[in-house]
Amino acid sequence: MVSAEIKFREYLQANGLKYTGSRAMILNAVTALDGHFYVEDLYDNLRRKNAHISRATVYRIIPLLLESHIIQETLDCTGATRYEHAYGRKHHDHLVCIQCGKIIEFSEDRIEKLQDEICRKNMFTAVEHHLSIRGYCGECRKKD
Amino acid sequence: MVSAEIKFREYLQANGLKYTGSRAMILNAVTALDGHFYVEDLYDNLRRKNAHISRATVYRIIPLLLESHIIQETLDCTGATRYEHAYGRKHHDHLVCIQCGKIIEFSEDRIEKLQDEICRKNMFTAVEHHLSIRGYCGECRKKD
DNA sequence: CTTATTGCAAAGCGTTTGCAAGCAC
DNA sequence: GTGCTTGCAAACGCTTTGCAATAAG
Repeated sequence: MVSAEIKFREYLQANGLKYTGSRAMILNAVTALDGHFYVEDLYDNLRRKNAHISRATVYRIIPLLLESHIIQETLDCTGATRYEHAYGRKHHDHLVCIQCGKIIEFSEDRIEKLQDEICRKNMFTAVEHHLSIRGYCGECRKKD
Repeated sequence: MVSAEIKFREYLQANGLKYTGSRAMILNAVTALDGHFYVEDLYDNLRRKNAHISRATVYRIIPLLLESHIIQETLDCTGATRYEHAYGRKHHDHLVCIQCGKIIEFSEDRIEKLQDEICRKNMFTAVEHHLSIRGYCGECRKKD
């Protein structure tokens, strides 16, 4: 598989953009942050590495990472936008425990197929989708 | 079926809150707005009726309507939060057009069944779920 | 009469942007 | 050198909040 860096460089070059030091460091941090993160998490992570990168720059690079499919938004919508590293990972959806916050990931091809069917029926061209099921995990259920 | 007003009054009373004129008017507007709306849409709707209700009041009443399940959020992640009238309506999911913002609703029992199956497999007790498919609607697709 | 509610304006928060200086190519 | 990038700080849009006046029960 092509590395995320090569994919990002290709994307930049194809759009007349430059592969700068800031962009390299942000790409690294995103790849390292193995989970869901807010822009602020990313910014903190860079600060801790003494990378002199402003919030504005982080915000300006997020759209590039989205467009090159290195990251994607998670459909979380609670004030701030949340992202997750996406490149090289299989698509998955989430079971989110309301009580302990645990996230269980799952993949279900049959649901994906039904989604395709629905899109066709509605003349809709899907770009991405998010399914999240909120409730109580087994352990929290036992406690009640 | 119990009317939305009765349900809302019961919710307020149970929580030591009052059923005021503002709340009645907002409830009415929400029930009338038969679709997806931003807070600003709701505010405009009230203004047009010469209801003297401030934005602050609208924002303060939204959480009450959410908690009493009169409305629910639609997870479309575009800056502002979007809501929809929920009380007495069948559960459905959304196709959201990235370009024009249009929302197409759909129901698919087979997806719901698969979700139940996934929950059982993971010892998970679902409370609610959201499925949203983002992409381009037929009309926006044609324009490109 | 007591306590919740409202309007106003100001503050809050995540995000975007104008500008001049600084890099990649 | 040319044109994209950056940092800074100010602006932005949506939402929340402190306060004094008002209304519901």
